[in-house]
Amino acid sequence: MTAIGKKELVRTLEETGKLLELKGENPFKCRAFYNAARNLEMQEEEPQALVASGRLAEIKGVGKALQEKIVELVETGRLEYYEQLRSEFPDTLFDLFRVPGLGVKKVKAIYEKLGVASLGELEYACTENRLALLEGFGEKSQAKVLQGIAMVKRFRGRFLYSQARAEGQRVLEPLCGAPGVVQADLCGSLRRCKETVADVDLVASAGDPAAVLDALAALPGVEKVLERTDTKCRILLDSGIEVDLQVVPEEAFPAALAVLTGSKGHVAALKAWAKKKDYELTEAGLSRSDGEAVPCDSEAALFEQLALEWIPPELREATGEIEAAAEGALPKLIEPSDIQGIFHVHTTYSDGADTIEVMAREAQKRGYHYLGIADHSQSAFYANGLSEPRVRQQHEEIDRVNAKLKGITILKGIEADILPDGSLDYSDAVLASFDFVVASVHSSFGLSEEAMTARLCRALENPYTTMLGHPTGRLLLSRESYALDMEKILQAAQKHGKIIELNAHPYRLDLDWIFCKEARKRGIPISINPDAHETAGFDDVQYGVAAARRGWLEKGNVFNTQSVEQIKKRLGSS
DNA sequence: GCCGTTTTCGGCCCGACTGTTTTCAGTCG
Repeated sequence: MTAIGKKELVRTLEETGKLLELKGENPFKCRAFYNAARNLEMQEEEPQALVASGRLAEIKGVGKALQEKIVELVETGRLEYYEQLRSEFPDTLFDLFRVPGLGVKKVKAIYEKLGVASLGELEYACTENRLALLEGFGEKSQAKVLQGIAMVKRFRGRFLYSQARAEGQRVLEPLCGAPGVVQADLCGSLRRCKETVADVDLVASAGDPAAVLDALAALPGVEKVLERTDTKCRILLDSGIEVDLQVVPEEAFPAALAVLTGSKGHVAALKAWAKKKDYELTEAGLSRSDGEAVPCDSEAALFEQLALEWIPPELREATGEIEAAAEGALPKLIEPSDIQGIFHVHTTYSDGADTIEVMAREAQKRGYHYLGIADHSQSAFYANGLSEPRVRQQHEEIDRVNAKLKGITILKGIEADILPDGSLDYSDAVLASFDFVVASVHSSFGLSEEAMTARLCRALENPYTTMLGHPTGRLLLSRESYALDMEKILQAAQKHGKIIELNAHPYRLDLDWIFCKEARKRGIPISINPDAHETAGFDDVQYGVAAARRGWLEKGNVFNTQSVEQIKKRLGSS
């Protein structure tokens, strides 16, 4: 039986709704699929458990027909109804939904009236001005669509770090155990924890490369072998991600690992550094200028030979790490275990799937000492944002849970919408009732750079703002950052003593690591926040920590590495 | 397709923003 996850189920139901809408079905029928998908997304239990326990029927919006479909999907991993619908449209049509501003109605019009069913065709139609002439579209939407297509093309063939790492581990683990393999590791941008990557790079050492390459090709999940030489192999996984494996002799592994980890700029600088020290560094190993090989049994030993501190892969971006390593001045990077508590999690009060108590118990289980609840604020209708009476209600519940649980402190927070003018969407009296306020933008993304910068700066001036949430609003591989001047925002944060969030959700990782470095220089504390909407969301903290490490952050630069006492002092609550 | 009764079909429906219109439809969070 294929174990189908909640995400997959929700996606299939949403797509079914879209397909029905494309067909021109009754809009309420389409909505039934969207509603069911939304309500299922809010469930704590995985679909399989829901089916097994018979609780599926109790979920609002799931009637007899949808129950049958969900059971089919959960039990067989497929849904005939969905596949039938899907086969009625060209596969490429769904790419159009990735263009911002194109929803079902517009895609339907484009498909039916222009006969356009792929991104390439749409781009061509735009250059011929045909989209602008279509009813319901105009010059501006055509320009926006062209911009959107350019973005989608740029992101095509790239994967989120979280997904790529899972796929990398899926291949690496069996490979480590394959006969003849001495060592194997991830390398490339994945080892550097880059927020998005193009593929999975692996390096292994073995006496017989062919046997290792055979083992790779035979792994489950390998769709096909794309390329193969005596020592290298490139395969395609069923997830769509490509994996590159290079096999080297045992003695070459440390040098190969260092060189293949990159980045290009870092390796060039490392090679130049080696040369200056009368060495030559290549994938094949380290040697003296006279050609004599210098054995190194690990990457750390290789760096030591070069009179450098070992440089963590996250820092290998050619931004001064070699000079720092030479001076023994590398930062002591933050570790996941440094995180003492969590801010910015959602609960069932707004759009989260778990209750305050469930989230708190999970945080406690994971060894955290405090948990800052930050549900959506009142103007976030779409996310069931909290009206003022519901804020009071939540505070009473937090008091109750705090009294009940020992060893963890639940803090009263809110993720307050920053309105277009930069104000927050509660009265001062209500804002004053929170222990902390995460101020975030969730609307009017299209402001000019000037207006958006002023908006964020004003939010940072607000005495009730504790930290700025997901500062650029980007969604990796799907939405660009809104226009803003980050320098000015960092200046404002510094001036007003505010914290900036590093949103750890793998789609966001916002603040970007480049600006983490800048924030560190200015002494602006960064808070690594999972923005969790269910207990599983706590897992995302690791991605935030990885991004923080790329930004040279140490324990002392990160707000939520502090103890609960320090946090309370800073937040002014007792 | 779901829900809730008025037991057998009619109603279902977030608001701001954008860009298209010339009063509104579509998208988005």
